[in-house]
Amino acid sequence: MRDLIQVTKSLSDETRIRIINLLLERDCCVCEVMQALDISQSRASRNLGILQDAGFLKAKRDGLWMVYSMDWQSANHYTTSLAKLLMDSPLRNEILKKDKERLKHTKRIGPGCRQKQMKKN
Amino acid sequence: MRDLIQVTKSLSDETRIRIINLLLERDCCVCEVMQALDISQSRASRNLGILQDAGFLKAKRDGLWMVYSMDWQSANHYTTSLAKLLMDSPLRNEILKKDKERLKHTKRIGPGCRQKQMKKN
DNA sequence: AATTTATATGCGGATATGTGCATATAAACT
DNA sequence: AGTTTATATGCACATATCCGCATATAAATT
Repeated sequence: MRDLIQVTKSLSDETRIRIINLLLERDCCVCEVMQALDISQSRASRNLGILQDAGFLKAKRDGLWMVYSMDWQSANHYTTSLAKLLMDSPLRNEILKKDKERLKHTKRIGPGCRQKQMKKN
Repeated sequence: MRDLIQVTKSLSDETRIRIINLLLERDCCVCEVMQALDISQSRASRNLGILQDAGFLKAKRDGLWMVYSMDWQSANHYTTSLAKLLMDSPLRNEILKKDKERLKHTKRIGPGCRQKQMKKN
């Protein structure tokens, strides 16, 4: 039951739903998530960590970058069921669509690019 | 997305998982939930309400009692998918098993019976 | 080894959540 | 109409969650 609650808790946050939405599209490093969702570095990193702990994501280092991807072999079997459910659902949400659009134009250039234009998030 | 988050939030609490577990077995009034889970009246009522708002449950008055049951025709299509997922999952949890066991011996006798033996919950 | 770059994390503060207690509401019964 | 019974809800409080800021860590580069 602990596992199940961790999974549902991890999905009960808009930022994390948006992150899953991205990673269902393709693997991302932290700075790409920052750019696509237009959020701070710590916010991206923390929420990626929460999704990883719950079993949704796995991380792999690639030089300076940490690349996160869906973990379809997760030890937690709830995550795969739920991820498939999300994947099949027609999540026709404006925010999610825009996130995916911005994802197309992100580059692995680190968090620096956004620091300057940061105001309030 | 709002709907989805409301659904996952409503499932991210142990008491509410336990309530769904009961109602997958059979319909219950508030006092039966109190007895089966050994929780206070306000706690039972409030969490039933949260699950109803999310679309998992429907309520029907029967005299003095409010009878809650799974809502398989919910407007929120996430709830039915998730409820089925929970139903199929082998939730071999001790707490959930004991809850179902106690459910067999509950009666619609109102919350009064428990008030006396209440200590800390 | 010092610097740069990308990511992780401790901390504090604002907001959200879960609960018990007391009370309100609503239906049934006298 | 008043009483009893089952459930809903306002309030206060404790705890949890989320975030930004600053800083720590770790790999690459000079």
